[in-house]
Amino acid sequence: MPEDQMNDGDDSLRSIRLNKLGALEALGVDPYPYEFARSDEAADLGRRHAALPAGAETGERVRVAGRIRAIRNSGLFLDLHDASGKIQIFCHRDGLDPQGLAILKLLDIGDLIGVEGVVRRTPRGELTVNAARLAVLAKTLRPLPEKYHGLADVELRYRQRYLDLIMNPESRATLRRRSLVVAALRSQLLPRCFLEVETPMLHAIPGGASAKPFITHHNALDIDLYLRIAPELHLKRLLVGGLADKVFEINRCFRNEGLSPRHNPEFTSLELYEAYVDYRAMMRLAEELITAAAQAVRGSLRIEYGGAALDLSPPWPRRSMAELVEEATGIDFLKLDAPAARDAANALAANTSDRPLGDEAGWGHALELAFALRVEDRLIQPVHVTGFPRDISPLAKADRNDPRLAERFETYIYGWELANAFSELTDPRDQAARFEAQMRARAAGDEEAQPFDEDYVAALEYGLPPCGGLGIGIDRLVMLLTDSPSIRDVIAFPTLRPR
RNA sequence: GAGCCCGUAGCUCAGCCGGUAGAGCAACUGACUUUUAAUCAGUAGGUCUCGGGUUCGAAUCCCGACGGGCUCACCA
Repeated sequence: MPEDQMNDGDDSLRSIRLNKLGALEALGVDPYPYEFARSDEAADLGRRHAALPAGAETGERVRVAGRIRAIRNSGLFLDLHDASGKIQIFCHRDGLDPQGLAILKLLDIGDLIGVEGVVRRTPRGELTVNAARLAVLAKTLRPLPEKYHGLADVELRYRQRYLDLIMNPESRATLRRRSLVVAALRSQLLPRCFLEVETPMLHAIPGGASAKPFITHHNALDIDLYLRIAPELHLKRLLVGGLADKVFEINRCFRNEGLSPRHNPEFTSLELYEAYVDYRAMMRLAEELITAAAQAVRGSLRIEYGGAALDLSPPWPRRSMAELVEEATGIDFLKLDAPAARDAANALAANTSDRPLGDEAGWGHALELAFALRVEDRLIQPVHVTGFPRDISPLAKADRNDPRLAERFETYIYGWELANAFSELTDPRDQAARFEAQMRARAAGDEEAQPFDEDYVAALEYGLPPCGGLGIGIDRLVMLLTDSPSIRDVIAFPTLRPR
């Protein structure tokens, strides 16, 4: 932390708390002890004594621990919050031992304490522990944000996420739901005999997607390495090796591109590969995975995002890209050759901020541009968009009925690409030709064209079984399922410029 | 990378047609002691993000920098 921020707390508020810390030590209290034998979480007590009537005592002695969030009546009442919820603490001089009374005077809102005492419900109906003994578990030196409005400053919420999590229940709920989503995906995949694997983050050749990588350097090997932009090529190598017929990885990818409410430089994807099936199997699997995640966090397939009602009930429609573009524009790209398609797409791009396609752009780039301009953001309800152009799909098999197309689909929800899948290209000769085409595009100025990965082609020469592959963007899925407007809300520590 | 908006006490915010800064919460002192954002009285707390400029005088107007948000571009 920069020095000026360290000094932020070095004011009178902080020195008052340092004095209290010294006073605690003078009492023989360790303000940062090693452990506390807790018997119950707040929510457990709430459940166990749900029927306890107001004014009743239980005689049950418990030990609870948590953070002081409120002090009322000069310390008579404390609100203690733990990860499960809240429990009230009653500190009366008749019940509290002398050491506890001395500690009580030195406590602040925000301090972590342990309490031992008997459970009762107050006449006003609040479940309460009558403190007999108090333990300091961590003395705090800085005050918490204001109790009513909490921490609202979005920059502080992201920079000091710990404060955001203490203060804002919605932030806790969102990140807990993120964990539920990931757990739901695993709970679908593991019983289907998908093997969870980990593949390298450091790549000598950044492949598997079209994106700008981060570059780093390995000192001992004295080579540049790239943070991976996708795990795809390594996962398929595992299929070649026969490690399993079904593999998946849920992990980070890194792309050195702009930040936005929907883009973080590091993001999490699920990628999976299944032998002996094609992309149609991936459509069903995508539906099953995403609906399982929705059920896990929302308990329903009818959800709301940003005020839009979304119905995730399967099966989702399957529409081809060319058909959707024709519906939106009246132009049938399937009947156009590359130059005509380019002209048509550039006409659509006129008066938009998109720059026109150059002569090197192929037919597929033209169709893709038209789709992006006129169709993409209108795909609010779930839809599998099929018929992706082959020349923008260098890792996918050609469509068995139309060589201009690939057996690839992307699933769109709320105008976002949520899933991307193909019948994986397994022919090493075709793959080598696709890499060569990418290299030509790169030479022509396409910075994101994929580099030639000779070892990957060699792997294919040893035989990759026919397979389907599927990728799902976890961050965006969590955004949808938690109604979060920014990707930063679903990432605990989003990338920010250091202050 | 471009455009628009924002930055005032620990936190949430007023003040912004120029006259040198205020509230609530948090803190401190005391009162009260079965409260629920407890209440009451008092006290303290500020390089108004930073640096220039205009002006007799700048939180306020102008320029620049830094940080953030949104939109666009790249992209998932």
